Amino acid sequence: MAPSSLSQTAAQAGADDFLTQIYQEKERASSTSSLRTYETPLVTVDCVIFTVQQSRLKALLIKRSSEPCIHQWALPGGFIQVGETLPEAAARQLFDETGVSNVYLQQIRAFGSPDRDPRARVITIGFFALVSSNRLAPKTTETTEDVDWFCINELPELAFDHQKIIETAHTQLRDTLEETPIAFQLLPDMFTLTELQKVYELIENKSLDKRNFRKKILQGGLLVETGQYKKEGRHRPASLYRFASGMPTEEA
Amino acid sequence: MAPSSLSQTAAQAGADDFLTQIYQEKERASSTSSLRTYETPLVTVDCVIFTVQQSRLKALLIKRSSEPCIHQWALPGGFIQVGETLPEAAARQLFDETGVSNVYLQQIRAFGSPDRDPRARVITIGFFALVSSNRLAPKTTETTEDVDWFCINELPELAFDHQKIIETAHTQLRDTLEETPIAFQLLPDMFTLTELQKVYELIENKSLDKRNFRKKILQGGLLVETGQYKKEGRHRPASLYRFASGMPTEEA
DNA sequence: TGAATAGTGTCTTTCAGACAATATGCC
DNA sequence: GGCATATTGTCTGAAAGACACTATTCA
Repeated sequence: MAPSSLSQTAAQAGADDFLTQIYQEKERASSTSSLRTYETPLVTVDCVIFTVQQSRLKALLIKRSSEPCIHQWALPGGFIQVGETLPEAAARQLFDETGVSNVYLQQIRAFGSPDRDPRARVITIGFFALVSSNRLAPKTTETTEDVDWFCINELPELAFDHQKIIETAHTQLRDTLEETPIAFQLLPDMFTLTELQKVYELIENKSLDKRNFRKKILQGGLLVETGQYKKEGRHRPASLYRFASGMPTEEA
Repeated sequence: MAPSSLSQTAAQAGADDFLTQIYQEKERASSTSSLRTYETPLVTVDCVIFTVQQSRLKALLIKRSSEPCIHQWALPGGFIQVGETLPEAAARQLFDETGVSNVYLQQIRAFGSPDRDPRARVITIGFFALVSSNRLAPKTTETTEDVDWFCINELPELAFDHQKIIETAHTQLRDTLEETPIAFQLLPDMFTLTELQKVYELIENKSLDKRNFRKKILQGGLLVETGQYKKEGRHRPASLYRFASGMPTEEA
């Protein structure tokens, strides 16, 4: 499958088409079936894809092209396929939208208010993903009418309960960062300590003391100096670091 | 509905019957439907119900009376009904098994490995509940053949992936206890500091220093002295405390 | 040599953890 | 009075936070 950002609209519309179709089928079935009291909800996966661009923490949104919530922005998401685990389903959504694979993914939780989708009972499992912006193809970062990155602090009006999902994702990202060094996942393989500090500051939404930050990070023993330097502008170059190892990945 | 522990087996068997029935219906449908690639998974709620009895942290299990995993112990759980939120579904399971309502509930996460139930694709949303043992009717705590409380550290072999769900629940309970005073939910309205400390020790699975514990808890300002005392044995009575207010409850 | 960022150490405060003696009620 | 648990404060070590100057490169 081509990791084209232009197929996203189609994918999204496809999921919507299926949702409507399944809903109609369900309607027909439940009127003749004995299972009415246990009418089965539908299950989707929705993905909050975080990245850092232009010193901003951003999330990927897709503009809906069909009812309900037509022309509103929404999280990428879709149905879970047969034989697919939940993280695999999330990774597939992620790949379809960004063309990137092997990405840090973490489940947020299930969101299942009965009225969160007016068409049918849809329960969604939220995930968040951390993608380094250097892994994103330029065309994905282009502003098209249908897909765009939004600053976490300047979100447009969102479809369904996606506002709530993003807020929960952001909170959980902040909590996780206090315990594990996942911020690395938002940077290229090699990065400077200043770049890393900026990611922390964006996620925690406050500024940090340079000396205290470096002290804490370096004594954690998770960074390795590469011996290379990043020259940028007319000032002293910064040392480039790499992760030691064992970066955590998906969760069943 | 009678909060009888004896109806649980029936409820559990009912859910199993429905699962088999729905599965057969799904099979028929998918062979004639155009929706095969988006075959809809089934969704259940499973509940890890914690309580403290005889100075042990325990969870409620139900012995399965039908295939698969017949005669193995399993978590109480079942389908989500139309119009019911996820916490409401969990609260209903809880009430059916224990007769207790208005209980602290917290979502764990969704568990959705494709092969976790051999009959069909079933995604379950895990919850844990904290119930004070004084709210449990005596008959629920009786040992029957079908329902029983098990020490968290001495669990029998469990059906499906319920071992994993319980482990995740226990970890999350421990993590939550570091941030919020939910241990109160496992005690009666009034309790002594020693009783509270024992709950912390059970959940964190280590012994705590009495003076440090009391210092930390009391300076949190969440406890109120009732002025009453608990006399027990031939020694100095202990002061009874109550929660200040705002005990957190369900989560959408 | 001036501009711009990289890189570094000390002091203070705060919080967690170790530790033991007195108080009170019942038998 | 003896037993059993309740109740209370100090000291120490570790970690977090405040804080300012020197180093290096390039224009």
